[in-house]
Amino acid sequence: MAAKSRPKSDAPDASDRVSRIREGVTAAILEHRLLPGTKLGEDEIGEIYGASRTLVRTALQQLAHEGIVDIEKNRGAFVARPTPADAREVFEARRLIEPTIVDHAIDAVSPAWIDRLQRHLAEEREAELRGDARASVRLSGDFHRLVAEMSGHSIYLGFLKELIARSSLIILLYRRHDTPACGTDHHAGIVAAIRKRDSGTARAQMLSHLNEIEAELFLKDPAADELRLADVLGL
Amino acid sequence: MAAKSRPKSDAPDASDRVSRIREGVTAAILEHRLLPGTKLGEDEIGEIYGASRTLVRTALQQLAHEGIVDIEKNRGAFVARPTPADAREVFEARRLIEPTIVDHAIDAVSPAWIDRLQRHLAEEREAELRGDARASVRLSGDFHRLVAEMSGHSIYLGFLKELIARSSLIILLYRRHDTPACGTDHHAGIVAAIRKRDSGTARAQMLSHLNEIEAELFLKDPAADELRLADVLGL
DNA sequence: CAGGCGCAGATTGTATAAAGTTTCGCCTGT
DNA sequence: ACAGGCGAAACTTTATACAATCTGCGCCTG
Repeated sequence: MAAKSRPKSDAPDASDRVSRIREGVTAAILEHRLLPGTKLGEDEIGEIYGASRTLVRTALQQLAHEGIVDIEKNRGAFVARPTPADAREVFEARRLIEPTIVDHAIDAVSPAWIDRLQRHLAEEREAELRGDARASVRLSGDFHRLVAEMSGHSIYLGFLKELIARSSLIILLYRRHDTPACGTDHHAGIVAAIRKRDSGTARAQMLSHLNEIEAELFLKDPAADELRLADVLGL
Repeated sequence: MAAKSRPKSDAPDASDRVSRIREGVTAAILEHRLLPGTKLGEDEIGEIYGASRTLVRTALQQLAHEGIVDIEKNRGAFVARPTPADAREVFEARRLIEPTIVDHAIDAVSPAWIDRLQRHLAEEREAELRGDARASVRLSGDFHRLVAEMSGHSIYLGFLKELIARSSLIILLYRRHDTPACGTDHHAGIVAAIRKRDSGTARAQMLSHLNEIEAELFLKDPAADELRLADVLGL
């Protein structure tokens, strides 16, 4: 409560404290710093961000609507735990939507966008080289979001943001341990195809990229027996 | 809505008072009882439903996330006013998603579902015969939602719910006056194709159905001069 | 008489306090 | 010793009160 005491001329910071909370928690989830099932106490988060429970609550409700947080009545908010069925649905939806998004991105191609994409690829490569797994995971998702932004389709962008966030949780839960590094090269190939405005290749590369990610998953029963029980009985 | 009991983004059940508010307002918008741009005061709604502003607020925030309510800071909530650009995006997304949904519905076909669909068609015909425009509009959207529920894809269902709600606003804003009654027959044809498990026909019928709806729209400038102004200046 | 300024009413944003529910620990009875 | 129940603590949920902001109308000034 000490953070806010500017009576009149404070516009930018006070404009949206809720967004900052939401984005902070989202980033933590996307970077695998918050594990599925983790309790997200209102007091706890409120103290971290210097905000009241009211604001924390609205942020958590937005995240719940995005599917990355589960709110159980009178129990609190938890980082979502996608089931294998959820995982299959998420990736099917991505296979449906993302090739179309790439098509639209090609329609919007421009030197500025190409530059932005390539700068992103450089960031990804650097994080990979640095061995920064958390940044790698986050940037990998950001690549897909960037392409969606490029497409200019606000609805597809909104849908994809949800799907990406859930994908991050899914990968964390179900990824096989023996797989090599995720395909930064795939991303580079997609960018190259976009640059050449080769729709067919771009779509195909995006599709195979998604297939490869899903192929790296082991979508059987979750690791914990407890989770399996909740899955069987809870439905 | 009983088909999915997983506490995700949609309504778990009507036991919650927030859900009742949200569904009440949603129904009013889908039935064209609330017009785009209408102010949704918190006190006003709270009095109607006998709820505190806290609950009304969360309901409105959920509706805002679904895209059928716009919340302007320090101004309040208003029924959303989709732009022509929004309309094109919505229908493009529906053309992408709904054929796939129909495919999945065919996979899940069963006598119980066929019965449910045909009872729905009967309801639609009855409302049309009765000349009940509001019920017709609502039921027409419900048909698509029903097929999505049948598909068992919770993600597609969630996406489609958003798209249907927005479509309702779009149709209200941009529909030509000289068009005949919306194709109940289209729906019947889709059900017939689903029943026969004829994927190709079902997809094609759904696609042409959506194309026909969009063709009935006049996606140029909105009717009100004021709205046109907001469109030009606001963006 | 037109245009700008300012005050008042209303509405939303935020915080805090009260109420209800769940959970965990402890105690008692068998 | 263990099962079951009672009770307290912590948390979420809901309501209310306060503060900040915006809109509209009236008044003053040029």
